[in-house]
Amino acid sequence: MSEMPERIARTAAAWLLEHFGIERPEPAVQPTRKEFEGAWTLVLFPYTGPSKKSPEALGQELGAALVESLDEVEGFNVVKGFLNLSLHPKYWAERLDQMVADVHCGGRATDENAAPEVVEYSSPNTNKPLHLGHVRNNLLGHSVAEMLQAIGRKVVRVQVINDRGIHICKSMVAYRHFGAGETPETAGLKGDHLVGKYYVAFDREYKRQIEELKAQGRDEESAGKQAPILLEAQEMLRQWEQGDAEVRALWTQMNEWVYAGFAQTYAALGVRFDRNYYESETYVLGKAVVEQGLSQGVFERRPDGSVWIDLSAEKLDEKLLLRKDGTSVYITQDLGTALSRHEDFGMRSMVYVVGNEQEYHFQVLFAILRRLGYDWAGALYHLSYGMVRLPEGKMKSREGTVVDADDLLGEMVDTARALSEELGKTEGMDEAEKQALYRMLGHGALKYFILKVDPVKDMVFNPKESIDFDGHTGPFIQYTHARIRSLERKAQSMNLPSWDGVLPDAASVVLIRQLDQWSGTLHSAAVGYNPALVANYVYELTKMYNAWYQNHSVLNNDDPAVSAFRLRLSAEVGRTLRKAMGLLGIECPERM
RNA sequence: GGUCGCGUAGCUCAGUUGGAUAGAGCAUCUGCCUUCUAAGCAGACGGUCGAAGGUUCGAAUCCUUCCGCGAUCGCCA
Repeated sequence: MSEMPERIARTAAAWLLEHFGIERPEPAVQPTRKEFEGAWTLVLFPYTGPSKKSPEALGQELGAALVESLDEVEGFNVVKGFLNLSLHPKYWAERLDQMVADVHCGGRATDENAAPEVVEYSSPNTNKPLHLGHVRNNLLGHSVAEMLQAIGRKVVRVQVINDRGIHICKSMVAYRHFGAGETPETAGLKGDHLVGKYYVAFDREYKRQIEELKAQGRDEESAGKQAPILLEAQEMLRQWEQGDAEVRALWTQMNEWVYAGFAQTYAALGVRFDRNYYESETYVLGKAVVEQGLSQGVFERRPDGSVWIDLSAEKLDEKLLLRKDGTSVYITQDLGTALSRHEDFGMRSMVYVVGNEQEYHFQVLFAILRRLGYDWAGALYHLSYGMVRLPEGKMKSREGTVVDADDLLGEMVDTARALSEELGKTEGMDEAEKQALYRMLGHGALKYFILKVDPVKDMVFNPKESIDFDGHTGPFIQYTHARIRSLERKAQSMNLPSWDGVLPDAASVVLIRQLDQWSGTLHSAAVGYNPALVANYVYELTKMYNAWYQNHSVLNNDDPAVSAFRLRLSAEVGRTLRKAMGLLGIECPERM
C-alpha cells in the first residue's frame, strides 16, 4: 500500500509544529479530486486560525516546505483552503512497478495457521427452492469470504440447513396426499422445485379446507387451526421427533432431493461451503448451554420449569431459552451452534450473513454469549442486509411474486445470449466458449447489480428492466477486461522492447493513482464486510481506463517503448479488474 | 406505541474519518467507428441531498425534533 499520504501528513505536522507550535489536529491528507491538479490534498482550514495566516499564504509556505523536504513531491497549487500536491512521474512509474510485482494484487497471502474467520451464509429452508433474497445473501456471503481471504485471513464457510420443523412436514404431507410416487426424474423437475411444488400444494389444500370449514359455520381463526391437513402436518412433526421410521424415510428422501437441487443452484452461483450444519442435528445442542447458564446464575429457572435470561440491562427485555416442556427455541440452538463452532474451529471471529429482520435476534444472541463470559463474543458480527423488493413491493410466495433463483439465472443467460448474438460478438467461438461466455455475462450482470448496492440498504429489483448490460454494470467491466486481454494477445507477436525509462504522462498518472487506491479499498471493504466498495471501485477504474484508452493508442506508437509501457499499465488494470471482480464472484472473459 | 434502519436527479444507485462547484448509470437529446473490440468515448438536459432547527471556518455526512417508508418488539425460524 502507498505510504505517501502518511509521509505527507507527518512532514506537514512537523512543519506546523516547528513554525507555529500547532500540534492538532493531525493534517488530513486525501486524494485530490479529479477536477483539480495534484495527487494528494492537504486541508488547510484548521490551521489558518492558530497560524494567523490566510489559507493562501499558509498553503504557499507549507507547499514549498513539502517540495523541499519530500523528493517525490514535484509541485503544488493552492485553491481556496486546499493544498494540492503533485508527485513526480518517476514516483508513479515506481508505484506501478511495485503494484505489478505484487503477486497478491493488493492483498496478502493467507495465513493458514491463524485462527479462522467463520462466515455463515445462505442457510436455506428445505421446503422450497432458493429465491432472489437468497441470491443476495449468497452473493454477499461468498464475496465477504473471498475478500477476507484476499487480505490474508483464513476463512471457513458454513451454512445452517433448516431441515426440520413444520415447514418441511407440510411439503411431506402434501406429497403423501398428492405425490403419487413422483420423483424429480419422473417429474422432470429439480428436487428443490419438486418439494416446493408440494409446499404450494399444501397451502392450496389448506386454504380450501379453511373455506370448507367456514362454510360449515366455523370462524376464520378456528378454521385455520382445525384444518385437517394442518393437524396432519403437526402430527407428522411429532412422529418425526419420535423417530417414526416411515416419516423419517420420507423426510430423508425429500431432503435428498432438495440438496441435489440446491447443489445445482450453488454451483450456478459459484458459492461453496466448507461445512454444513443441519438443524436436525444441532437443535439439541443448546441444552448444555442452558445447564451452564443456570449454574453460572446467568439464567433463571421459573416455577413452571421454563428457563429465561433477563437482558433488560441491555434494553433487550427478557428472553426465553427453554420451554416449560424442556424443548429448546431458536436462540438456544444458535447458542449451542456458536459454542460447538468455537470448539470446531477456534475462530477469531464469525460473521452471520442474515437479513435485517433478524437484527434483534442477533443482538440477543451476542448479549447472551457475552453474559456467559465468552471473550470471543465481541468478535461476532451480524452482516445485516436489506430486503430485495420488487417494483410492486415485497415478494410474497403466497401471491406467486417470488423471483426464483434458478429461473432468474436462466433468464440472465438467455438475455446475454440474445444480446451477444445481436451484437455479433461470438463469431469464431466454438459452442462451449459461447455457452461459457453467456453464463459469465448473464451471471455477472446479476451479481454486479446486486453487490454494487450497500448491503444495509433495501434494493429494488425490476425483473423486466433492472438488469442492463450498458453503463454501470458487470458486462461493462467484463467488456473492458476483454479489450485489455485482446491487446495483450496482439502484443505477444510484436516483440516489444523494455518499457524502462518511459515516464507516465498526466493521463496515465490518473490511472496509476486509481490503481494505487485499490489495496486500501480492498482492505476497507473486507474489514467492513462491504462488497459494494469493491464494486464501485472497480467501476471507477473501468471508466477511467476507457477514457484513457480512447485517446491513448496502446500499441500503435512511434516509440515501441511507449507501447510497452502502456501495455504494461493496461495489463495491470486488467489484472486488477479480474481480481476485484473475482472477489465479487464474477469471472471476466478473455474475449467478448 | 417502543427500538433499529432507510430517505440524494423521472428511475436505479455512489458520495471515504465532516472539506472544494453534490456524482455515476438508465431514460431523453447531440456528436464520434478507413488505427488496438462502439457492451465504448465526448457532450447536453436533469437536484431546496425528506423538512426544520443546532454544532462547526465548513454539514448530504454529526446532534435534536418532525414527516414518510421498512423491519422488529412470539414459547416461528
